[in-house]
Amino acid sequence: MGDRLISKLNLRDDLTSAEQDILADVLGPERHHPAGVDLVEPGARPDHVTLLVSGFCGRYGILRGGRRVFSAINVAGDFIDLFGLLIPQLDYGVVALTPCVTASAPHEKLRRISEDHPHLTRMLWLETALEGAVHREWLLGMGQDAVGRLARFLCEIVARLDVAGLVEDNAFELPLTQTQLSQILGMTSVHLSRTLKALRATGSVAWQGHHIQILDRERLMAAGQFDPTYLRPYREAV
Amino acid sequence: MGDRLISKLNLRDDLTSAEQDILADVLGPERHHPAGVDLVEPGARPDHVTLLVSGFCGRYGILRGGRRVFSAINVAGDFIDLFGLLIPQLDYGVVALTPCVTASAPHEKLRRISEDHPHLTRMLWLETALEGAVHREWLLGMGQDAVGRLARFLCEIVARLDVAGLVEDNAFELPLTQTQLSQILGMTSVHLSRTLKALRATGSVAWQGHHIQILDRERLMAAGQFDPTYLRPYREAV
DNA sequence: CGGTGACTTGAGTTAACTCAAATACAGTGG
DNA sequence: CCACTGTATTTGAGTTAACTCAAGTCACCG
Repeated sequence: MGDRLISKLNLRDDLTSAEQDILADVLGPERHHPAGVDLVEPGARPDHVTLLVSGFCGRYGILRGGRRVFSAINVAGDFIDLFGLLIPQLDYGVVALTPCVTASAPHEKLRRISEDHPHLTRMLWLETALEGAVHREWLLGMGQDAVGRLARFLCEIVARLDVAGLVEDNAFELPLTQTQLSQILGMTSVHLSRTLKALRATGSVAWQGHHIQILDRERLMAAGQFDPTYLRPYREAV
Repeated sequence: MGDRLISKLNLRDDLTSAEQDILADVLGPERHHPAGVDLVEPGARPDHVTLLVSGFCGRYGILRGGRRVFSAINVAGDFIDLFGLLIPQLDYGVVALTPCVTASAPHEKLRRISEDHPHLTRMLWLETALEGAVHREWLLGMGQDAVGRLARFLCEIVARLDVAGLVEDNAFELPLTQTQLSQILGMTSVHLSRTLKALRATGSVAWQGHHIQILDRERLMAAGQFDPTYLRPYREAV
């Protein structure tokens, strides 16, 4: 249940088996959610942290008229509201983009970890730091044109699904409609459709329905001006 | 020297005097930097954390052609590279937008804090979390038009300078050229000039040179669709 | 008082937008 | 197996916010 989380953290720095047990121990039972529901209400004051066990969800803020602006997507193994452990009120909501499975850990238990287990605490802090890095990459993306933004997004998703062990043969499932994806990328669905066509035409990606295969990783990374460094702080420190 | 940092953290949660001493103790001597220099090189691997004591600096990433895309600005009392404590290589650079004064704290000492002082550690973790919230607000801003983005930016700056004690009578100094500001906001300087004119015309701001006065905070916040909640986790937890 | 950098204004261009319609596709009931 | 229905995607055509390039104005400093 927390396996994806633990193996992800293990990629970054060795977790002792005691630490792994502690992490596994804080998680409650799995819960299932249909696509479209809010896993976290905007502005919520949760008393627990939620781990995404499977599925895709998106973090968003709201502009006038109810328009959602996405600031991140989460994949299996991500905490979606770790922020709430430090700050009582969240500044965002999280919506299930596909059917999702979650498990939660009470703040109380996590705070106790932070009292007693400095290394594990730093690992969680690292998660918060990496979230920030992902946000920065999205901001970089805003400086690119639509094809670049889409390519960059794909690169990020591949890199993160890779960590979660969900990429095989450079291919993976991304069960999002173009309408959802266009909202995530901050463009109209009409424009996304054209952008997708342009990206397919470069031959770097085969994208049919919800099945995506990267045909030329180098070219895709160049198109997105993507530098994977920020997602690979593997076994270097903490 | 670390006064602005300490009083900022104190707004968020009580620091014991022991904790304040520990923080003051990790900081090295002040260093002065002229405007325009990099306080942190892009992709650096620092062995210390840098505190901005005074001035304004900007965090940026680089796109093809060397174009800088800003992801945050920092004001007095902010750590500019706390990220580096957790991850060896930074994904960004930091440039001094004005003359800046800094002080640095070796990673080694901060890591020792994280071993021995859980509450202080959470306060630093909180700083990382708030950085993420600021990034999210910037992403929200990307969904607005130019006037909205500018208004939102102003709201953020006022709120943060307020915490640093640098706002008096709703007025403050922002010694940036329009060219710098336009880069920060991700638009051309020509367009910023027009946008500024439009914002002045609303009567919510008086902006002459580098001196800015907020005439109508409510209207400005409405124009920027700004919700200050994310910067005000005052005395609520940690 | 002339020069340099900062700001403003003008005019044409473009990427992405909106609105609208056409087409593909998946699932359902007959 | 096929027609039917609703959703998802694609294409077309006109609009707009922000862009580029260029020129003009302002303000301060030596």
